[in-house]
Amino acid sequence: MATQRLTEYERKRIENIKRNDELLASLNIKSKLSDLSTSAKRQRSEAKSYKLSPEKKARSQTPIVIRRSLRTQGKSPDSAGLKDDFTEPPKNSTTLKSQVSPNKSARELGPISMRDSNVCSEPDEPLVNKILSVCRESGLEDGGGDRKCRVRVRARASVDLEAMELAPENVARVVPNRILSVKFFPSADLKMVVVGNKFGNLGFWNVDSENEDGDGIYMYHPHPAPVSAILIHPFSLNKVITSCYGGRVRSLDVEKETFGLVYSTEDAIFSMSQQHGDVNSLYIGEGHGVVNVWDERSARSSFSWELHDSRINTIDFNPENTNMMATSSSDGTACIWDLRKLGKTKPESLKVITRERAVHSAYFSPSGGLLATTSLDDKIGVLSGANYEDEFMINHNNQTGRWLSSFKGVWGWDDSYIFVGNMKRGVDVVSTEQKRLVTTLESPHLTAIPCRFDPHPFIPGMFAGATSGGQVYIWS
DNA sequence: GCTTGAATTACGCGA
DNA sequence: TCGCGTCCATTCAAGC
Repeated sequence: MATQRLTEYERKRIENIKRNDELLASLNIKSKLSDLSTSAKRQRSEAKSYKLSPEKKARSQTPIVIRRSLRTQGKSPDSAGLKDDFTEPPKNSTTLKSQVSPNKSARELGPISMRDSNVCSEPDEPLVNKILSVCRESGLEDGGGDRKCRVRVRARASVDLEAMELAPENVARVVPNRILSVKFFPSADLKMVVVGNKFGNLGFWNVDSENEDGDGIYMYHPHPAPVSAILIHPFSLNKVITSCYGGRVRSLDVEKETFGLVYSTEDAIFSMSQQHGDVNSLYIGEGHGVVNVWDERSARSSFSWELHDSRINTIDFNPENTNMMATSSSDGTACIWDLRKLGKTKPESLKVITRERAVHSAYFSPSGGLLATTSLDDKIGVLSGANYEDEFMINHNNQTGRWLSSFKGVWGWDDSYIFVGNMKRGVDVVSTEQKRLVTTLESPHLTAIPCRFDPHPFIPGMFAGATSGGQVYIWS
């Protein structure tokens, strides 16, 4: 009787769970998983802290508490045969591509359920329920995906830098290894970050998880290669779009609990963005300098432009004039484009900024009046003026080397400050008024170099930093 | 002009 | 606590 009342979706899910149980039983690894699970719980409650070098100990008398699950330590349950190609990479693997099994195509080109890609000991339900409840409270049950609207995508406010603090409970290791992208859910009712790492893992951390059983950290493996970008639109909180070096764009539908495939290409995807008022078009930076505009509803490419000679590291839109797009590239330039003039012909940029080395980011300020660039020639540049004709530059060590994600200077909540990583374990803050570095956010709890950042768009002062060791730090 | 190889650096893990 | 392995970033130089 009860089964009859189930929806088709629920029935399929139960069947899926049954299938997995049978598989686990046949492989006799259920007991192993349970051992690992209890071990992970033990680890979380007993052995939370990292060991510190003497130098680091000198900076702090209090132990640093880092929440970490077994999975985030890179120790996966012995799930050979359980999750196909979605296991952790073998320790001696030399390339990321080599970790993918030959039967990848069917799996990689279809939708992947959250359950199948879950690689942590936490169930999906608390995460799904939390996101959906915020959607309901915000009146976004339908996801708002069809809305083409002019929205304010972030709060504007001036922030007292002195008041920004890093509390020890706001430090966590969310995924193993190097984080390439970090994004807050754009809702004032949700303090949740999403991070993507080198292995293609997607980590969710609900910072307000006191009422939950676990530590509020969830990890999935929807991609086989580094996650290059994460997009969440304020009117589509139940949709998390991610791109990866493997040439795939997936969209997590929280309601359906599935990572659907949105776009696929042979080329690596290094960057992805959306116009602030249009949730249906994805601007995808792929291969050696191509921007492809993908229309999600018609599932076809509406434009494809060759804008650079090398990989495009960032794509950004002017918040006040969404026809104005900025790109940064490893060809040593950053460009501003007018989308109305980018037809199908050879593109011509409004402005070209040339640097001596690769440019890793070019972001418009919250007002759209300034453009900040970060490049490997150790410069942070700020363009201003009606046509961005004025520029000042400051020297800044951007040599992150091979093992760290490159630095990208990001804007805070107004045009006053740019935040950028510091090789001495801090966050440098550049004032656009004083045209110099004014302060560095430091903390004894900051035990690694933060490379990638995201300010909470609706909670001024809340700022996430992510490292190449999988840690996330949240200043508030 | 193209390919190949060397050199660079921070971090986590295991002994 | 120390040393090893990492290896999808980038630049430069050497060799063809």
